[in-house]
Amino acid sequence: MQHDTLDAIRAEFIEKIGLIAQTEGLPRIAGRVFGLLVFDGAAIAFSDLAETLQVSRGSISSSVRLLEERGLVKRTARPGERQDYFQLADNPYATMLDRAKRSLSHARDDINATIARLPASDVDVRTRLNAYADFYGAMETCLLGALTTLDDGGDA
Amino acid sequence: MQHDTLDAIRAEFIEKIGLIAQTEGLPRIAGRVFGLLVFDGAAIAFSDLAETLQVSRGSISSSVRLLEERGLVKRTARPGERQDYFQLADNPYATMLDRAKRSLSHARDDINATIARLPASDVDVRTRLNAYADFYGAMETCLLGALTTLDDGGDA
DNA sequence: TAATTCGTTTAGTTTTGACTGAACAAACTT
DNA sequence: AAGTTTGTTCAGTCAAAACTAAACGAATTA
Repeated sequence: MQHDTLDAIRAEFIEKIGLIAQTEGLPRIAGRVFGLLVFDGAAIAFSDLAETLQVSRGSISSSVRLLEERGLVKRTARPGERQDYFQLADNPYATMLDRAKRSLSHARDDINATIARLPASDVDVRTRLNAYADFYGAMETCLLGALTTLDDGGDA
Repeated sequence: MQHDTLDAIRAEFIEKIGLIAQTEGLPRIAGRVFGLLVFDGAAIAFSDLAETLQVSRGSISSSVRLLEERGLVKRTARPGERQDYFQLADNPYATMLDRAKRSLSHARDDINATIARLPASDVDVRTRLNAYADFYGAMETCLLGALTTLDDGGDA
């Protein structure tokens, strides 16, 4: 790596989060915005996002919209200032978990819908699909547990 | 939907799993192969995969390789038969969970690496990054729990 | 009113990935 | 040996997504 100035550490962190976001199916710039907001904590102006991350305003616009829609970031106004400011939403991690849980629920429902249509005679197909649905069910329960863990840690 | 013949149910199930796989970052065809193997249970010949799913042999080749690499499918030989056969691996769901857990671990390690480089004076940055790392930690623990749940249900 | 600033939108580019089809090598059959 | 079957690989096509740059409307300032 580089000289360990705080700026270098920050820059590398932001890039890392960008890559992690990519593996999770998010656009890279959105991940970098998120990383920046986590690192800095404070609210950041729209134009500062574009300048710091060296990307077009259009990219910032769509990235922050995505992050807003997902409930991870909130847009704020400052009295007398024309620019929009952005900061982390209140409980971004719980929101992420909740979203993941919904996605799993949806998959499980799909599988259950198929099971419901199966003739009663197809015992073994039913068994296999049930095992598949249980897999999603186990992950759902587990995410519920993670939500509790997060809330306990945050509030206590 | 359609007439509820078993074939129709099977075909629709396969397509649904293909779509779910896409949302999870897998190629659609790989998901369809997986769905087919779950539904049928029995081992299926290479050429039957291509014919049933109506895709090129090249696509089957790369899909099954991906699924093999991930430990979800195993290739088997039949005495006297020249074709390869494919069936579900022994505990595909546990394997999926394990893979997900590793991915989360990796993300958490990345964040922790940044934390380790922070000057001790940056208390608030440290706090925020720790909360982020804890999020991944909570998901890891939760996946460990899901693994236990699955194993209990499967073995008991 | 004219000139700025700001964020969104849209058209266009570039990149990435999935998929196909054909060429290929290895193994088998005749 | 010649011809088949089987799976892999590779070049090429196609579509989707990320990103940019420029046009735009709304709001502000001069």
